[in-house]
Amino acid sequence: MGRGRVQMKRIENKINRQVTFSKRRTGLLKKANEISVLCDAEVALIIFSTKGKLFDYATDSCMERILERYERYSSAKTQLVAADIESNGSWLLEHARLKARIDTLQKKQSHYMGEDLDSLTLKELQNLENQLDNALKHIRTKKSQLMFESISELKKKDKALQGQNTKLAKQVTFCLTNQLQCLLRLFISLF
Amino acid sequence: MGRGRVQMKRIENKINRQVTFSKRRTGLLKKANEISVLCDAEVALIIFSTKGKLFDYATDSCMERILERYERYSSAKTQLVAADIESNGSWLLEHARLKARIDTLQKKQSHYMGEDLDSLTLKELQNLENQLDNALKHIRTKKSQLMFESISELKKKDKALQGQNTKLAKQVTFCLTNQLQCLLRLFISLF
DNA sequence: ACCTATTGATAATC
DNA sequence: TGATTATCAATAGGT
Repeated sequence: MGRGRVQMKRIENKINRQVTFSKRRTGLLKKANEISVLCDAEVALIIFSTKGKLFDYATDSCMERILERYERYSSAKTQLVAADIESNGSWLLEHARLKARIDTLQKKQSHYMGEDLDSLTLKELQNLENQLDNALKHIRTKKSQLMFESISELKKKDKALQGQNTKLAKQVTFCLTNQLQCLLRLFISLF
Repeated sequence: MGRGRVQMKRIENKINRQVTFSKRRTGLLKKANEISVLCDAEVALIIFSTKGKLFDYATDSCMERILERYERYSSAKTQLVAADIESNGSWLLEHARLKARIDTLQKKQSHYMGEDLDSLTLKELQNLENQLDNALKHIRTKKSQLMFESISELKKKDKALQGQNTKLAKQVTFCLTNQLQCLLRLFISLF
């Protein structure tokens, strides 16, 4: 796109390279956002220029979450870190245990979010489904409860306000009547 | 680009969304590679589809290196924590941090299990409900898939066994016939 | 998956 | 950088 084709190799002219970088970077970031929005995908994009300047985009501005998900998915780094800790000294055992616990929790959580299901058996999936179904029931009950409370609260307020309105309306009527009488008296005294 | 403009919002039609995702994903990965080559930039691109499938690109296929560089660049914090741990000085801090993380995860998990809902607002409950609903969809899809696979596996086995049965039945018939003939000959020779 | 009318991106230029 | 424009590339919608 543009006037003439481009060879797929490093642009040698430094100025051109910089200009192209700027333009394509904008385009790439835009498209990353578009696919994220249009297709409900989670996208993380990291760009370092030749000079080492950083540009990035992440769905919902939540880069760390996506990178963590990526690490979980490709789970290579975690093992290395674990090995590192074990070889480092015994006081790190506890540390490793905590990390493992976090891993377990994160894995479970990804399951609760319907991600990374490939590692589960049919039976495990069935259990998960039942559990979530149950959780949803509780959540919906709680939600209904909160909404009912909110509604009755509003109704109460509404009633109070209506009462106040009636009262004020009466006062207004009273004032108007008084003023009218005053005016009448004034007219009568004048003519 | 294409026949007609596109609204910048989630494509509701599932099929369309999937097709668009596939096309744009290809395009995005291509462009990521192009800017990397043309402009001598270091690029990392991570895409998770709605269903949780991962697609990624990294300059020189070296994702870990780029992500590490990103962590270094985006926050000196991570680096400091790492250094802290390595130098053993305040491993207590890290320990506390991990514990806190575990607490958070456990709290989240209890929510995912429909427990401890009193601390949540109506909006948070709604989000939770949507998330779980979505997760359930994924889980059920996966379950169906596994069951279908299992069924077709069994059907295949069944077919193979039926074939074997037929074969064996034929052999049995053949043996019986032979034995019968032997017995006949024996009788004839005796009487 | 393949086909095209259209739109969108961008290379060259100032 | 920013704006303009001729051109090419990506892709939406249809088959």
